[in-house]
Amino acid sequence: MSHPIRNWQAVKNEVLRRIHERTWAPGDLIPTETELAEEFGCARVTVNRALRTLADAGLLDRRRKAGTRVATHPVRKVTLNIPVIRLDIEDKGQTYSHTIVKREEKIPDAATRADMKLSRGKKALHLATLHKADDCPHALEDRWINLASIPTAKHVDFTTISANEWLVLNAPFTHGDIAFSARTATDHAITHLDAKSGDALFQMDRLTWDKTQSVTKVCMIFAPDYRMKTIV
Amino acid sequence: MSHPIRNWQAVKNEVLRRIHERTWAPGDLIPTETELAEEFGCARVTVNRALRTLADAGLLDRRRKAGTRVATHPVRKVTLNIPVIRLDIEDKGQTYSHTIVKREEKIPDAATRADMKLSRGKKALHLATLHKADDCPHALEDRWINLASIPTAKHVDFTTISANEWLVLNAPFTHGDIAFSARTATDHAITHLDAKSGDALFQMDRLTWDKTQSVTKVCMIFAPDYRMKTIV
DNA sequence: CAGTGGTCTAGACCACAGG
DNA sequence: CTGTGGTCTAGACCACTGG
Repeated sequence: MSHPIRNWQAVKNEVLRRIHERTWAPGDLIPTETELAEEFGCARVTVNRALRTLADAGLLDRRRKAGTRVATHPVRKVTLNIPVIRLDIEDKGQTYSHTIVKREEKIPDAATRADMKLSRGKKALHLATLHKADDCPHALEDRWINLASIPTAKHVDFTTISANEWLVLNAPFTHGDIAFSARTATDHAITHLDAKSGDALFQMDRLTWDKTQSVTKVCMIFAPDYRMKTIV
Repeated sequence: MSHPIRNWQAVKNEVLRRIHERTWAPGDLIPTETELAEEFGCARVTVNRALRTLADAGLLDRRRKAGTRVATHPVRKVTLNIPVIRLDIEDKGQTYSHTIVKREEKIPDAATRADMKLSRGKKALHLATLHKADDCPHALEDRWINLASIPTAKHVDFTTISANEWLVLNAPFTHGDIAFSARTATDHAITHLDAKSGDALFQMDRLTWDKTQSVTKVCMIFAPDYRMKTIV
């Protein structure tokens, strides 16, 4: 406050402070961009950038004509980084390696065919990969690749570069969805992940699309005690 | 392409298209803002906004002087909405209710005391709440509230408004961390969540801070088969 | 219809880091 | 030192939507 508030980050912090100190309580209408710009002695666009950022973060509700309100239910938008597994492991200072447990071209089960909108009777590439950190099992990946979308995948050797990573570089996608859940260890997981019977395992399911065509469907099961962390 | 590219979203889409079509491959240096602005016939700031958005999404790497490159490892930044549980349930068209399973003021266990940086021998408010959707158990919340941070919590009746929701409105925090994991059902969970022995349950742990002081620590365990979903 | 946010522009200066 | 992104400004017009 000794310094003038002239850059958007300072404006953001000042607004944040007022929300925090309850100068503006949840549900309250706050001054317009023009008024704040005048108060802070900066351009309206600067205030706009600050408020827009806070709205993106879920702390403000903005509507044309209606003005800007402090969100009554500040939905916490958590951003999770879903990196290439190799990098995730290497970031922890561990050595990454992977092995192909299974590779086959076959007609997928009905559920997978439906999820990926594949033609009946068409084969897809099925891969099971074990990802290891310092030679300890880290995650088990079960993946289907739509060969209609990515025909070149057919002849790629996934032993040097994992399918996970190859697809990131070579199979662009437009959108996808992810689901996280908990599952009891299957025999398959027990065999490869050093899990015990009855262990609860963290699971991530992903399905990605290139416009209207599915690209790949993957189910990743992590070793026991895996925790996915993030900071708000 | 028939239309000029004059607004930042159009610029973003065009850049996205070029990345997607491999006009600019992963790792490639793309033209500078000035060059793109000239090509598209718009202001540099407009290009800046588009590229900044894409960089925020993890698809571009930008560095002063070094220029802008297509990310080689497009870290997927997934944003999860962690809303108030009540809204989450009501959004699905179900009826929300909750019951207080336990409420006590007591000296927390050593782990909690350490996590929350509480003074030795100081009591904290401990709450166990069962959240229900259409009267079916949905999630079990185990929460510690730092009474040094939020002294007013001591006399709040959490039966009308859940602690989850009351804290959102009355306990501002500056930051926090979240972890997701899978756990086998404890007896406590089995009793309240209709879980069977050996079930794998999805768990979320949160710890929030107001500057240097802890606010609340919560462990949320969801009913069997719960899936947390998001779209990329 | 009028008020509020959303965006664009042209020009300017700054901050940072590569070479 | 120089090039690139980061940001600010003043003014303008547009888009949406509440009243």
